Amino acid sequence: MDKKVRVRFAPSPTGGLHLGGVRTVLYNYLYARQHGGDFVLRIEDTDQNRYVEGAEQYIYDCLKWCRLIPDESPLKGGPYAPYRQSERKHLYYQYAQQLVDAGHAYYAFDTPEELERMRADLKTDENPNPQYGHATRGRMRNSLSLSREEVMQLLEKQTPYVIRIKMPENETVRFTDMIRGEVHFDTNQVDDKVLLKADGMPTYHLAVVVDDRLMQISHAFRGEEWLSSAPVHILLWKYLGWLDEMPQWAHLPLILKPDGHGKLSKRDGERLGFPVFAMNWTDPRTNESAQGFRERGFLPEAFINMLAVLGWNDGTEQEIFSLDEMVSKFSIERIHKGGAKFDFEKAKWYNHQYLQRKTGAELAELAMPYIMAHTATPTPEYLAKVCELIKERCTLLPDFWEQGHFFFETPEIKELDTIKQKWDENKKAFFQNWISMLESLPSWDHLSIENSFNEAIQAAGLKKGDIMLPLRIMLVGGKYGPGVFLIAEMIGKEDTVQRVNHAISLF
RNA sequence: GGCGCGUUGGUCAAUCGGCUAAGACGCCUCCCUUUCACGGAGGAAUGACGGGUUCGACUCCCGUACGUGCUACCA
Repeated sequence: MDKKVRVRFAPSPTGGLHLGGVRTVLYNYLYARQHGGDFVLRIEDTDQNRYVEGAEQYIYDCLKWCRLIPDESPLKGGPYAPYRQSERKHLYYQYAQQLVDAGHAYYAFDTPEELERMRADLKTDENPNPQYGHATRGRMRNSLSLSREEVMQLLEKQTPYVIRIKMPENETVRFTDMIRGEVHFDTNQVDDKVLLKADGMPTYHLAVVVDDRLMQISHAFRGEEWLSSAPVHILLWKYLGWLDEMPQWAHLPLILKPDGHGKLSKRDGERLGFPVFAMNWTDPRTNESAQGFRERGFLPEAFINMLAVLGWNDGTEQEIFSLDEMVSKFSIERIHKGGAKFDFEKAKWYNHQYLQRKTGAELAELAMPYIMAHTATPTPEYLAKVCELIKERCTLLPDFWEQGHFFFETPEIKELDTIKQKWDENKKAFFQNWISMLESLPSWDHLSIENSFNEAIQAAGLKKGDIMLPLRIMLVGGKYGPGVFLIAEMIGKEDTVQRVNHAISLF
């Protein structure tokens, strides 16, 4: 019998939530839902130096916005609480000690300065990064190189120490990654990673395996940057005697910079002008802030859909997936092995697609804050009609103002010259005449308005094509927007007349 | 430097040995539209390289190149 599917997302609360992180959450979530399993959020706050106020709450907020709510978390609790590693501190020591007792780990008393010196001394062009491992541990101060008495003495004197894993020599660690298949490592190449720090906190390496085991995690999804340390984790599972309970690993491909050279970072977003975090993030210490997809005007559905397809597809031509569809169609076998360069244009295309699928009323609700930010206060009904009219030219939420501001305010006429160049007395007379016709128009709807316009054109002997653009510019301010007569209908007789009159006065 | 992982158009990608190599984004042309957009029709653009295996290789194997990750008492 297979054990119950339990997956986990384990971020460290040190800053904004990267889109790659959100994708990891998504894949976790999809896998859990698909298999009727549990999705747990575990906070990996073992590095007290990197603790950032508010970062944990921010993560909850991002997950909530994305609608990827964990079943168990520090906030929600659950049967395996606590879910914050700092609160689990007392749990780890015994396992580290167990490893020491079994000879799979050892005490190391080296100070940071000693470590630095070792690295400096051993550094060569051939080996720019000397490791603390089988080749070097003999010359360091640890319970392998020191006599039993010396070690006891150091311990008694409360000398600060760390516990390191003792990597075996000449072994090959193999495992099957759900995405990459067979992966193997030569243990001579991997160093004696610190498991327990001098402050008594575990490192990531110890904490993941202890917590994954204690929390009964069945499948572990994480970024490819962890692949190299997988042998440490696997050996830990083995040495702790839990190998038959080890989760299945899946190392997700990285999301890379659009212009090459490395994984996508916050800096790239700033440099290239797009968000990298799910939501706005301001670092409370430096006050540096970074924009989020949410604030840029993305819909969470579009954001999620775009991320899902960055590294996965269902094998068909389908590109738009609802969350439910993803849950049923997702499969780890179809996740790509190679990293993907992030394409902001495609992200915007997704948002446009999702915007088109919404009703005017739905869009009104989403766009309202952006409209009100410009101190306009339309009724929801009016905004809904506007949204319906302009949605196909909107990609991001702020576009509803850019594309529709003239429905809420008298626009500044930016294309004044376009009219001015061909302006003459005939046109002036035409508009004056038409306005007076409008005043007595019995019904204010776009068809009636256009009919009267056509009549006036004929009467004046002008060409409709020569008048349409000036009229648009008078009402809109520029050469864009939905049908002019629809606009006139929406803004009403009074504003229409007033805008035309105002324009005439400018020539 | 070492080790791991990867490699189909500019980008995301389909293809599980039969390919005249899908589709999408972006780009270009045209149509629609007396604006902009939407929509429609076209177009340019791809298997890193070299060896095998095979009747047949984008698909399998091996090398090379390139990319990328790790190489902290950070995750």
